[in-house]
Amino acid sequence: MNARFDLAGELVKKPLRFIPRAASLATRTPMRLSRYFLPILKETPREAEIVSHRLMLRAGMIRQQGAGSFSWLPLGKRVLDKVCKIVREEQDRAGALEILMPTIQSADLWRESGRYEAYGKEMLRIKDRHERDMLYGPTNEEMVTEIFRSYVKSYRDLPLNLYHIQWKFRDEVRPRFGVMRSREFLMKDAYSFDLDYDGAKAAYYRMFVSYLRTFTRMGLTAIPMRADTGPIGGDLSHEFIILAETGESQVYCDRAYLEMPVPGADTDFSNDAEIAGVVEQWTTPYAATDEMHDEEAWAKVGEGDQLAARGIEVGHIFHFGEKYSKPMGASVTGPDGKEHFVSMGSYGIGPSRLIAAIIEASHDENGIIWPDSIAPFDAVIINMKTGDAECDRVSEELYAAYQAAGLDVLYDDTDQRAGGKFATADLIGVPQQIIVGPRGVANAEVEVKQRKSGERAVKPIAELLASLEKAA
RNA sequence: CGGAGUGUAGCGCAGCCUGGUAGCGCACCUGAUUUGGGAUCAGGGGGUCGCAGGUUCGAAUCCUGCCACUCCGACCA
Repeated sequence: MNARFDLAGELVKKPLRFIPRAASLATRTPMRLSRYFLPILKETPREAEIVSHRLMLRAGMIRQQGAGSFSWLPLGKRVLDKVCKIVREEQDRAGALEILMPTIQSADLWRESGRYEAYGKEMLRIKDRHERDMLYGPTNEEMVTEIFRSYVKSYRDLPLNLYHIQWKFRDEVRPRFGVMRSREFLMKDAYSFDLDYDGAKAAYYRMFVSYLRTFTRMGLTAIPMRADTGPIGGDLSHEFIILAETGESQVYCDRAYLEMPVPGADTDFSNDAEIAGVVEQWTTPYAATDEMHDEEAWAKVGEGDQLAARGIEVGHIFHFGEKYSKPMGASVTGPDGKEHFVSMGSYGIGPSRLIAAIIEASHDENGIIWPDSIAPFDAVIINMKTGDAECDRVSEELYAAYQAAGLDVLYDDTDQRAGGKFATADLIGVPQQIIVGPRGVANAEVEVKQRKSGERAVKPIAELLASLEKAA
């Protein structure tokens, strides 16, 4: 009866544009600690108040350069890269295409959407040498809409989702908590373009599921919670929250989320019904942040299932329809031959903030405990007695074997004392510690310690080498 | 932007009240002894005391102004 349904029917048949995913051969860079730049701090710098900030400074991951601005040192950069890699893989899997937009934008673009005036002091405004008004992008809706409208003219080219991972700047009144709330921060933002609301909703759902997968792969349980849609209205806005004692906000949810299955790598993102089913499942039990909390609905959750906790927002997805496409003239010709302003949404994940959030959720008194997938190194070989011929030989042999197995390995070949090496390994949170000492080596054994559980196991060297060979 | 606080060596701090030419621990360099959970001894290097004025014979210290950073609140990914 109305054109929209017909259009939606058309859209369902359109295949998503997936890029073929090459076997992801990560660049493995093994490292000898003696050649590395790992400025460990024994003492906690005074300015660091929360645990993730303290540990990131102590582990030599970051260097504060000013209020809310940080340099990423080698160890931190490795983690950042691993986080971004997972984000990319899951964005690509869900049909989004990576681009890269500039950090500096022209004010004129923002005048088109009306946001140049509307955006507050958080936007860093600058002038170039020609006295033109410029700004350091706090986000990229205008720019991506400009790209879209310049090229895309037909509904046949939809759906389209473009994302980039770029540094952003928001001149926060009060930056705090290290990279959790900095002024300059890395952000993955994706922008979807669809012919109509139904298409946009399907795009939103794909990102929703993509986010579930992304966070799960990082060892996190992220709970999607309804977020305020402000003047846009509707129910298509979710914040993805991970639970951590030191979380910034109070959240309420059903315990069911903790055990809810996350869709696997075989998820068919071109199957709208399948994707919608996942979203349905993940939005049914109660979950709300403080702002959206509804006591009445909360009371209906079984007492034993109520989970009130602290949470940290690590992702946010939002449907905003024609908010930018209309003022900026981003339209396509529909199957009906008429012009339609595209329906859009945006989807953000802050990798730099995410790293702090992960540490908040995963650490102990000795340091960071990295989830395997984003650990800067998979294993650290601790040579207890460098200079001892046998310890050196075994360590080198294992170092080579880990590399051959395609793992990221750090070799502590420094002449530090044992205690210092253990403390460093625990602090930087590498999942597996391979301890090579004279006692064990004499018996052709090494010790393998799991950072997370603290569990230690004596292992014959031959056995360890064999298992690595198998993995290779 | 309101409230509170801190700026002294790379890091953590003392000294300031009561002005007299800067000190402790860690880290760093040299040597020796050590070596399975952040070693010990001896020697050594490193600081225009946040910046600018002022008071004084003399200022890290007293006075004024500014800057930076942190915490709480409001705000936000």
